[in-house]
Amino acid sequence: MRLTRAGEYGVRCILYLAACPRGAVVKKKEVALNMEIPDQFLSKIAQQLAVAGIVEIIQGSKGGLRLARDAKDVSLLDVVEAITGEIFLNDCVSDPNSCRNQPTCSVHRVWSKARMQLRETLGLATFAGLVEEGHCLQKKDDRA
Amino acid sequence: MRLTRAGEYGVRCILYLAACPRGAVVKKKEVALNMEIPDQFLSKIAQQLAVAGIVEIIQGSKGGLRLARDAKDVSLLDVVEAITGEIFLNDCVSDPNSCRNQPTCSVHRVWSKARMQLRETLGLATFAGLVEEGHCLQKKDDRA
DNA sequence: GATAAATAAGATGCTTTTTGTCTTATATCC
DNA sequence: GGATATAAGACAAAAAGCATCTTATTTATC
Repeated sequence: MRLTRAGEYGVRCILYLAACPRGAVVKKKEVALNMEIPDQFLSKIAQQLAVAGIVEIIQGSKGGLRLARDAKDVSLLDVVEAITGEIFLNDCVSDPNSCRNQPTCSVHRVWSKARMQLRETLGLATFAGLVEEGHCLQKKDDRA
Repeated sequence: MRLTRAGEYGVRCILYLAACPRGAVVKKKEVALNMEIPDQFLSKIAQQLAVAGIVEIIQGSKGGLRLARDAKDVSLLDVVEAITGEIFLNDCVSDPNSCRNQPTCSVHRVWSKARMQLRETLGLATFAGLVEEGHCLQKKDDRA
């Protein structure tokens, strides 16, 4: 019941990009270095974020990463789910076969509620907000 | 970000016990059979539940499992955490070293909130309530 | 006390997921 | 065409999850 390391890296990546000047292309290596993400692993993560429409990957010698949309339109939920898939908490909710009688199952209902709350809380946290409030892996040369 | 199978089994086990007459000793095999839990695996799970003070394990020829406290005093949270350990959602919260500046970290705060909500929701769901409302792995011979 | 019926406890093994790395290919700028 | 990026697929080590096997221990009953 934990966020995977890949998920955490994804969050760090977007956190970094969101703190950069808007629209700037940032080298993958720079992100990896500053946010303490294994360089090659970040490639995989970035690709997932690109598929989800969160970042844009620019190839070539001046290539790198760029937010595909404004930081205020990217939530923690977006990033986490882009990496780890949709959050479900328990199988009962995601796999109909594992629960014989879903809508009337009391246990099921509790998990469903918990899931909704979790997704809502993560969904309300935008990266614009997160950057503004400050975080613990702040860029070293950040002088906002 | 999912409940493990062991956690699910733990919930099923308590669900079954909570539906039995109060104070009754139920054979492990009966629980395993009715709730579709691998028999030996249930032993391990029951032991964890016993350590947590949720069930009492009675040895010997008339042995089995029994709730150690009233079903209304056992929550989904109790059972899940007895099996999988305390819920944290992300490492940032549980491992101080992974987050340099916890209290002022915006990301950290969101996860903390999400964690609190999740634990509260699961904590409010008692097994007395869950049994009363009905669930999807109802005992076959249940005629309440 | 012996026997039967239960659980305990430790070792072991298989599978899946996670977390990467290595290598080769491809794209872009100059 | 060379330099500098990322892409993509294969591969592999480590950890977690999910059990099972075996041997021991406990308790009720005869």
